[in-house]
Amino acid sequence: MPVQLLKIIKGKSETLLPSHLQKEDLKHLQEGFDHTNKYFQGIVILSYPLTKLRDGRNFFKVVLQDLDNSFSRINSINILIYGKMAEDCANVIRHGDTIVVAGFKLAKSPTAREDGRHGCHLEVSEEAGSAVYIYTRPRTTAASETASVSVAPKYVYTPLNHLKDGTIVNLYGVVKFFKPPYVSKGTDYCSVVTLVDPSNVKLTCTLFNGNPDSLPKIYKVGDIVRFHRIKIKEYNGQIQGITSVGFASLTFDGTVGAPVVPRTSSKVYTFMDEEQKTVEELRVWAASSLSISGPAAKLSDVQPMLFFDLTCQLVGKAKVDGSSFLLKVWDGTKCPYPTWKVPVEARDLEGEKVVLHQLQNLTVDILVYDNHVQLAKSLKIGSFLRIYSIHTKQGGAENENVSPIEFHLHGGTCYGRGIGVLPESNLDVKELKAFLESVDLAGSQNMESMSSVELDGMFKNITDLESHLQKCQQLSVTVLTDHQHLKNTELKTILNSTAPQQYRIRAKLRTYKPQKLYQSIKLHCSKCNSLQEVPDGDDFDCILRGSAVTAPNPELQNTSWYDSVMWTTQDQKQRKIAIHFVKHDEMLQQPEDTLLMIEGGTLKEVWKLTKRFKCVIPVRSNKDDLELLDLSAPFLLQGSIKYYGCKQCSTPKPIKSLSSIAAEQRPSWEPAEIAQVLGIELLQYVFIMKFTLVDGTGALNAYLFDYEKFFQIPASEILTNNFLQQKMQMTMNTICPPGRKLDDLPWLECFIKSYNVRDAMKHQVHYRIFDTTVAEDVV
DNA sequence: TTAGGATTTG
Repeated sequence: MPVQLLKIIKGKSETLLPSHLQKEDLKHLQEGFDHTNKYFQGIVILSYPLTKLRDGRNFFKVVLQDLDNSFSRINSINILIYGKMAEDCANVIRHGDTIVVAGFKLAKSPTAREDGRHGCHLEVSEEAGSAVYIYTRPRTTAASETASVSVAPKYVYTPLNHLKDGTIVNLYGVVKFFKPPYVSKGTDYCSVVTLVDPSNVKLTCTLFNGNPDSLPKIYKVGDIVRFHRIKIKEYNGQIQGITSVGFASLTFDGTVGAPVVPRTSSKVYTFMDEEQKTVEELRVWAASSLSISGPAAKLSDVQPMLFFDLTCQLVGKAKVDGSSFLLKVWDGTKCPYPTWKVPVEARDLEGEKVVLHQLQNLTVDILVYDNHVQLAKSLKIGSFLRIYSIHTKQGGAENENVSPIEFHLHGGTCYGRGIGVLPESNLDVKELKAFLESVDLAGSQNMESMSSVELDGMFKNITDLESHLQKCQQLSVTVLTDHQHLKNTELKTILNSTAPQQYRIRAKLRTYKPQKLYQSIKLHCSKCNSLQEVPDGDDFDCILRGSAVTAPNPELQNTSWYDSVMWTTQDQKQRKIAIHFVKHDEMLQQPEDTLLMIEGGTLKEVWKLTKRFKCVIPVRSNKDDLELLDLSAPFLLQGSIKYYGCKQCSTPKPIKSLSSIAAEQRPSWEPAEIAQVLGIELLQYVFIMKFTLVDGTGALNAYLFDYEKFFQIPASEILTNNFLQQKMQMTMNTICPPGRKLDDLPWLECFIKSYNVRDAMKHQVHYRIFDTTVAEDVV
């Protein structure tokens, strides 16, 4: 991208330069210095008309002033631009623009004596691998009236419901469907893109280009595109878009709050505040109006007979036959089924032998067919791919469960079937890379990376289960975390003793309540010691709907400690939504570190935001400040966990109290800390169960009151995590196997304490399990 | 020119 036109916001460039470039001071621009990986930055104080040299090449000259040295005698330098780059620059560079020049050649300036500028000049051209970054300010009407500044082309964008047959237009849209660039039957690559916009009109565009890189860089449904010079025509009674001469596109991530950085192969493009605003508006519209959850999956999630999109890294490739080609890929997770291996000649297999061997249990073979072969052949080992609409098929005999799963990328482009190469700057790739680096190849059998099918498989074999239980019976399925010096006490003795006391026991778990394990999760207030049920999603939805009736107060937007965006839904309700992004050091943080507050959002919208941002706090406006909703709703959402406050013990403080955390050096946004500054008494998730224990001398009911220790599962996470739910169910099946006689039950070693419970009518002794945990080989 | 969304059947 040799010439880039960038925007300036409040005097600062939003787009960072490549990180390997370092700024070079004017006085260091001397012959004999190494200027590789250096850039010079200056402001345009003079430019000359574009001319042609004798050899036919274009030539453009500008003078840059170094503001850092503006008080020096020599503070300006000539920049000579050659070839295509001269033309590109002449078209967009304006007086007053700030320019960065990299990859330049330095030479003595023959005119230094006359013009009084720097003794050297800088020469740049595309051939020399130079890059020019132009930081331009929005050309305002007022500025255009002054003679020295000319106006950049002003583009008009047509909403999708105003498109007319036979016109060439500029437009914006949210990607509803796309086919990544594929080889057409003609001479070009083709990409099909269906867009929607707030007018709710759909437009399908068919785009051609000989260079796939010149087609829109769309990676997922929900991305936002800007098309320039697209031709509108009618086909089969429907309006459609098609590339016309000069077609150009920009693509943006569609996530609300993500940096607005265009993806394009255009050498020159305009992109300023107005465009940024349009993208941001489309993002929030799409977030509230479109359902854009794709069929993405990890290898650990695959099932036979489905179509899915896979984000992965290419480890190996090989030719198979004329119409099919093999890709070996991994995503760091393990497929729960045996996967097929496509037989190929060792000499045909491309890829690092050591890596292929090391990852052999984590890679899967994907066979791609027909039109995808050409693209597959060109892929580089190690590159990151998104393969769209892979088909999984269970091979072999139908009644044999163990027959391996096959992965096919069939011919054709139905449903967007195809292969896309993702750049390393892509957020999903960054996430995947970090995950791949964390994969423990030696012990890839850890529980985290294990799929549920594997877990089931662990006990699939009855003999295994028997021997596992036998082992558990002899030893103990639970262990003590303290007080090992205590001796065992029989249950009969405990039942005949007064409370309070502590005992070590050895007993069997005859039964437990609740049998439906999800009912064991409650919320506990450690201040008033009350327990309550975990509210269900409907309650929250109701409260959100209620609060959406009050529109966000415009006075409470964009304060010193948060930035706000507000929009109105396009449906009949015309609901107003505001999102306030809390800043740190006056800057927005990365989405994964960001706390945001939302007004007027629905349950679905709030839920979507939690997938992307660190913390979400639902709020509403009052006269003077934002405030929390009713405490029956979670006051904070982090990931999939909803945090609640105790209604009795909380005294909510104004939301601006949060700004004290935002001002910390590294805000960690811990729920406990957030709760504290907001005056909320945080309710904690606990497991509450009643265990009926027997030991041959008697039976007693002991309560389990456990945040995390007993099951080694955080109670806060279990309601939203299938894996943990299965793990807990398996633990219970092991310590209390269903349908067994007393003799066949395993032993538990536990500590219990007795305590008195009195009310006006009666006095009882209760027992509670403590300092006990499920044995490691049970969980 | 090509494809014009709407799963292969290897």
